[in-house]
Amino acid sequence: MASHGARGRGGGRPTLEEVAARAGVGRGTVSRVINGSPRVSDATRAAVEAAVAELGYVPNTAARALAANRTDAIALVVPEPETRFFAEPYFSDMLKGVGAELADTEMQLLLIFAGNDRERRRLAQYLAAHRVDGVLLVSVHADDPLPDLLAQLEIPAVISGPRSERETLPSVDSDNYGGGRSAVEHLITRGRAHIATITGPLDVYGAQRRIDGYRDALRDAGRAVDEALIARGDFTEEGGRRAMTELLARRPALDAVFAESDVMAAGARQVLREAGRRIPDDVALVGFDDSVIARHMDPPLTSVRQPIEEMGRAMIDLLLEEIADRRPADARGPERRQLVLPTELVERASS
Amino acid sequence: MASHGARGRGGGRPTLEEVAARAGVGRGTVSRVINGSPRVSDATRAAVEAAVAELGYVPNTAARALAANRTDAIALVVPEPETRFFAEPYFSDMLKGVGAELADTEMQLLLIFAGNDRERRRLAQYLAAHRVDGVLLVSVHADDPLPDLLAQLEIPAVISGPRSERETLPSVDSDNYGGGRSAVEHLITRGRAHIATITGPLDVYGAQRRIDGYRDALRDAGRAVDEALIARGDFTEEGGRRAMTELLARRPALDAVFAESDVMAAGARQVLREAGRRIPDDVALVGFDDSVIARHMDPPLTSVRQPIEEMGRAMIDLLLEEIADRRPADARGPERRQLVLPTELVERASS
DNA sequence: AGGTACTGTGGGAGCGCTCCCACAAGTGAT
DNA sequence: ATCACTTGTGGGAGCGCTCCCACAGTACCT
Repeated sequence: MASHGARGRGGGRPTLEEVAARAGVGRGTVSRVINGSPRVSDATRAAVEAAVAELGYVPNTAARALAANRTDAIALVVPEPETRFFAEPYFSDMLKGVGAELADTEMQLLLIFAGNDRERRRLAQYLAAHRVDGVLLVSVHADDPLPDLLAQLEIPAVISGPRSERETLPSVDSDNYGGGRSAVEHLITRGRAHIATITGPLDVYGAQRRIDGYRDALRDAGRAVDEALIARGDFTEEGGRRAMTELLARRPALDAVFAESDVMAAGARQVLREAGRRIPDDVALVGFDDSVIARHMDPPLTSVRQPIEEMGRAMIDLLLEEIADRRPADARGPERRQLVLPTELVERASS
Repeated sequence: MASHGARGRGGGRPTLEEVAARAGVGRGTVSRVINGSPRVSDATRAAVEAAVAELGYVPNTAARALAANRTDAIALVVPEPETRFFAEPYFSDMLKGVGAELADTEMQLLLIFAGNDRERRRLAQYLAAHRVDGVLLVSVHADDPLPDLLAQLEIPAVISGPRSERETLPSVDSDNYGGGRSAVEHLITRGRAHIATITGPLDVYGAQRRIDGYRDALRDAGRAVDEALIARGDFTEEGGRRAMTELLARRPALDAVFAESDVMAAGARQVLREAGRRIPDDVALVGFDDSVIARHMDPPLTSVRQPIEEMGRAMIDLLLEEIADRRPADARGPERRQLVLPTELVERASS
């Protein structure tokens, strides 16, 4: 019995057209009101708004997306397995900032993991279908092909932690170099003689910068850098344990460790304790991130605070600008939008 | 110079129409191939697939959503603040199962938090716009209006943990009653005389069932239930601490505690330790969930394992069925789809 | 009075799909 | 040879929006 095009929408949601009829105006006018265009008289706007309220009208996102060629959604892409996402407070803090900044927006946030090949292929497909207006990229390694894919598809993107000193994508980062410096300077001030460090993965630019800060702080204090005091980690607790074990084997006399993430510091602490070293009496320990872990550790961990939540907010701001700027592509300047937020050493009992 | 309707799609993505032209077939045929309809000859299918590959065609989701009145997306709704989401392994395990089951599907998973009023209003709007084909609801309290909203909007939904014994929505749950029983029976077998319990929030049905299991196990062993040995918690670590403190004050002689979640067990352990009680020598401790926390606790925690990941998978299965079943609504039977998965006690050093 | 602007509005065309009807061609029973 | 299916295919209509052109009305200059 159903007329041809009605296709089972039993009753169904009201459409723009119906709102227009109800308000006694044209379709275009309703569209203008819905989208907050200023070119509508107050009386008309009021009438339309009344009709919208009476009918309980909610715009059809699919239709809008099709007609306007946008999705009103952005993706937070995490190129890591979900496990790390949950294990590291970094991500949840970032998500908190992002969510907060997005709260008074119409934008929808999608969380996408791309930890293995399968997921990455899926993501590529997803991006090729332009299912999001923009992408937030966190924790990117130097050789990651994702940023280039994004550029090629002309999808606006903001990266947290540039891939190198000449990142082309807009980015938001914390002052990793300064943070590394301040951690080491602090340990020097405390009278520590043999300061080791546990690094992040070397193909992460931010991790490199922390090491640079470590080296420069030592040099500027007139000390030689002992390469045997530098052990590579990977931002995981297990990595912290491994690195700490190495360090103890190579330089049993060390009296301070700068772990370049709190999670690794937790791993290191465990190994130190098992080796019978007291913290901070025998070995001073400093972390990076100032996450919940730092506050709950025993003893509480001195750590370099990054304003992660703020970084999340800033990334959204940049991305929304970037999306809004998608005007006739040639009109856009090549201004590099790179933000660096300051870090701050939070001193606690571990050093 | 751009022709009227081209609207800035510079070059743009290929459309169905273009694929059809390239393959020398009609639009309908391409659509059939894309959607895996069997009513296409092998030769035609091959030709279309070749054209798709050559052109790098990717279907436009918005157009599909508009025409077919579906979104190919489902939402995992977490009616809790993000903090709890990250703090509790329950959610990450659930997400893992859900993600895995969804991996070979075209369905997109959205993660939506609805921890405060603002977010809930946003969610309501979101659902009213029918932006997802179905909803997964976890951790629902008895008085939550969300399930009813979903029913009213006729959006397929599956709930993890029914709201009561006569839940109307399809649900997947673990055997909370049996789990509670086995924990207490275990403690009895171990010769414990004064077994306390720290409960979850009382408006969560599953939490109630665990308490029922606790009571029945004691009764069946011929013991009286001492209400002073039951302290209310809320599934958080802090709640576990508070409850344990109460219990010690009320019944200093207790020699066993069944905490109805691992996180609360962690809180309880802390208080017990501060009170100088050794685990398991003075007080045996059993948790619920068998999460990572249980394995990493000192001493390792005996815990009731719930197959959370499996529950996630099962929920997806149910939901996809539910979505597929959206045929002429009257053709659907009222078969209640309620799944209960078994729990299993994992014994470790804490008891 | 005529021109030029701007403001507010209506509605046609089009976004890229899916759905379904129509129809050609083949198959097998009668 | 006829009828009744079945299989495969093409393409019209329509999903509910946005965009933009056209145009009426008003305001302010010459």
